[in-house]
Amino acid sequence: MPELPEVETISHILNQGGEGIPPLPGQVVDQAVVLWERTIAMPDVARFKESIRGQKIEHLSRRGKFLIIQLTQETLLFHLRMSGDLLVERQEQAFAPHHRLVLEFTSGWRLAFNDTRKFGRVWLTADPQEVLAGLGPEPLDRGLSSAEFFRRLHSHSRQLKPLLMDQTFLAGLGNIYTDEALHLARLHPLSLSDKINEEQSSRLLASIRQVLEAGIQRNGTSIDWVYRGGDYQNYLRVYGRTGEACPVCGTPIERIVLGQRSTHFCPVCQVIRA
DNA sequence: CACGAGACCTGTTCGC
DNA sequence: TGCGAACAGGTCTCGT
Repeated sequence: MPELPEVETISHILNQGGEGIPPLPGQVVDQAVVLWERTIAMPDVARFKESIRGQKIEHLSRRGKFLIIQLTQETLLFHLRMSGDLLVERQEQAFAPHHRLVLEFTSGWRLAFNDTRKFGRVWLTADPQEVLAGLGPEPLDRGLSSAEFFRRLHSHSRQLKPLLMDQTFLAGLGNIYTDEALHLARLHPLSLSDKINEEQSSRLLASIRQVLEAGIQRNGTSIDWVYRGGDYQNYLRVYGRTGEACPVCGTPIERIVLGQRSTHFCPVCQVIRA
């Protein structure tokens, strides 16, 4: 489910609290309840439970699609994958069906990791770089220049869409925002990265930033039962709109499968060619 | 190196 | 109506 804007939104909400829910910073872990062992990527479950007890939450942040929770001694990292979500609840409440990990706090509140498809993972480590080291640059980091982005595009000869979704190339884009950015930039998802000229490259970077910022502005994209809160789904240009009119030229949006992912684009606006 | 397919999972929607 | 196929915001690993 969550791509960069959704994780950013969750991080913000959990940091600030709101709607009768307390901010997470300051909460002290009393106990971890593990309902699906494979959710814990590191360390093993016994050590995870042992180690997290008594640690206080200092601060939440995001890197790519990872949610990072800084604890007093260690760092807790979540990757929500396709269906993960984080909820702050009262401890009296019964566990919902798909809770995989629950952190109970001394305050009577708890943080629940709910993940229908069980793809999500959690790491507890003294050195978060162990988990994050391979990630590419943050797309919204102004330190990533047009020139650098162009260089990175030309250091591969790969189809644009799978390249943009490769987290070692750029950290945070997923299936929705990649389709949106490519349409906004008028670039075909199958275009080869080393055939992109400088103007197209800077347009692409600007488009990526524009759709991600708009997504954050709208608190993310909510589709189906997964991820509630955001309403960017109402502003999507091509994602999930197969057969509907392109918002720019009116041509029906096409769908192809690329790297086993649905890919939506306008066959008129998005042309392969340098 | 680039790319496709299969795994990992559960739930909903589609098509006949 | 029923039932299997297709599909879903992700990523890893293997084979070509």
